[in-house]
Amino acid sequence: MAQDSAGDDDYVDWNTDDDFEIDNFQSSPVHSRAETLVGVAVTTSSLSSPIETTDLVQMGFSDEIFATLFDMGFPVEMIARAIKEAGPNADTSVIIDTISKYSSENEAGSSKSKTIDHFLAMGFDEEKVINAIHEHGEENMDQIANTLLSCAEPKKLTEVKEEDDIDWSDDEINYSETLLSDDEKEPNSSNLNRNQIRSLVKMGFSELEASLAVERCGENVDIAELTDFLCAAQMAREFTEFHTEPEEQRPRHDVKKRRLESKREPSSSVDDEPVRLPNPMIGFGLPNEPREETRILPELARGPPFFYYENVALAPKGVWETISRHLYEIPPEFVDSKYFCAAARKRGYIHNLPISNRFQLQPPPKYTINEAFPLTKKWWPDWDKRTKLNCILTVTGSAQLTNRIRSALEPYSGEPEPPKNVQRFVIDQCRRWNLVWVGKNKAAPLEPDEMENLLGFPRNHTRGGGMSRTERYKSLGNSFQVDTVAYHLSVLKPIFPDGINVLSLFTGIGGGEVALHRLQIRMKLVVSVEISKVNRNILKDFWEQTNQTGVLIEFSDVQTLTNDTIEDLMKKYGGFDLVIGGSPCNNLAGGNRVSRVGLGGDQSSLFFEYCRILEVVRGRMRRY
DNA sequence: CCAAGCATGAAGGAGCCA
DNA sequence: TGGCTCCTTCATGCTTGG
Repeated sequence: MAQDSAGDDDYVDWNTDDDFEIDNFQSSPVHSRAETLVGVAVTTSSLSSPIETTDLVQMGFSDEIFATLFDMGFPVEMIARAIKEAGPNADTSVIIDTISKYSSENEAGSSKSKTIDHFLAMGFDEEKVINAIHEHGEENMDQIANTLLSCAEPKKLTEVKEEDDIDWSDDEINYSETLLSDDEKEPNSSNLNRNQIRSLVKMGFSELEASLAVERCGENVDIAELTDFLCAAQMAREFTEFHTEPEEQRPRHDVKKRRLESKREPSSSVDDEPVRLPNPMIGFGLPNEPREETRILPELARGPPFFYYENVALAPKGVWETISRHLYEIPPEFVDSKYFCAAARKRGYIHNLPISNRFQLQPPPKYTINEAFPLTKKWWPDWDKRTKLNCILTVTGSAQLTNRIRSALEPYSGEPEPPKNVQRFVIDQCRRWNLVWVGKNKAAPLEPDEMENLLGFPRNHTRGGGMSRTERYKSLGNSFQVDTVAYHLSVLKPIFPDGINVLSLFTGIGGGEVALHRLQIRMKLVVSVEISKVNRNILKDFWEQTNQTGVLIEFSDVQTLTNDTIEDLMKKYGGFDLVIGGSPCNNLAGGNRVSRVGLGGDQSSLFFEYCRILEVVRGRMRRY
């Protein structure tokens, strides 16, 4: 009866359009990577030069305040100029005001002068900068940088060369080739460098930036540290552009100061306070007992667009610190879904959503195993004290395991309860494999539809679409817990009464979409990116079965979703209100014995694609 | 060829106690 | 505070069976 709103007009599978998916990383993204390069270059050239700091200290200016301002991303020259104008005894906030005056002067002037300033800050000759800008156009900062690097011998860069043993003076120099030529000197480290550079380029950084980052961070650093370096520089630059009231900057400020201090202490490998998991793991409070908590987000992090990122809470040490640094220093909200349903699911969420006036999905799910699966009550032995299930994983116990448990218990059927050692064996297996009692002495793994129930999905959500039972388990094990996510997203409902445009990365089986649907928040547009074809089918089926009136567009690979494509989509549909997604946890999850290598792993490094795409969306939304 | 079974530990937090 | 035990963990890759 309802109109077939999910017909051809409303569903676009752009994966069939090969031309649209051609990887375009090498081209210059709109939110120019070269701007990041500038930030990096300022950092490198300035830190390697002792001139500025000593001059400033001689002026009676606190080295610490200088470091603070510098780490906020202000160019050294600008800081020095502001200090001269404001005087050596001036307060930090006065200096910031003075600098911001320069910034606004620059913005009031042509953007070309801003571009010139960037490259002047890198130590290039003004005349050459102007010529290069004239040659390539001010927007092609990568090319400008290449041209500048390939000609002459800029003063400060020569200093870098002396310190870092980089030969900048070769004619027609290509930075990557310079690194290649290092092969003869140190083949192993250079191969490592090249691999790292390739990885960074794959993530969307320019080769030049990548090379610079590898050089600056030294050898034997992992990919996460390199991307951290690059993103920190970008954030510092953006902070300069969008800085706000000094009072609001303070928390972020302190973190960055710590980072700078740790840079001065090379022996320290951990540069943030370690993230501690809260106990109880309830985030900003639960539906029935919300905490009176408020939080102040950095101005840079505030929406719209809103974003919502998720991953496993129990990641290797340092991972959440890195993730948080890449997402505007917002601390993760750790929540165990055992407070929302009958199964545990310890996850960290980083988002810029409001946290007051959240509300719970109705009807609320069952909180205990017995309530969720009443038929198991009859068979549940007294000595199995579990009331909550453990985390739903991607693999389950086998039918053989059920048989082994039955064999272990049957000899004691006539007795009140089996011996303690048998109990122990059975309980261990039940906990390990999340078994429930479905018959006499019969403990079996959850069925896929039972998992769907626990996770807040409609029954048979993952059924069909060409999915095998094994694949259903895998997709469900990788999914959101819908009630938990919906509780967080519920604040969007009053903000967007007419509906929202959603960019959904690593969509999986559509946990975010189901949450929004159950919240009755209209999805005017969902651009979904999901690598698994069967998962894409599931979302498409859900879209059709729930008679969505919005538009669904599906992509397969975040790595081939170019910045230009995102911009085009935003132009066509009026931007995105929410960027939601949980990046792969394969290399973070405790169950992985083969490749639990952290954010640098093959799958988990896609987190940086989330950051890239989020930045594109945020950059574009600022211009609306 | 596909689906299911199964062996493969370590990381790191929680709780306890001296 | 440190040492100890206990517990949990969005998994991978090989083998087996149909």
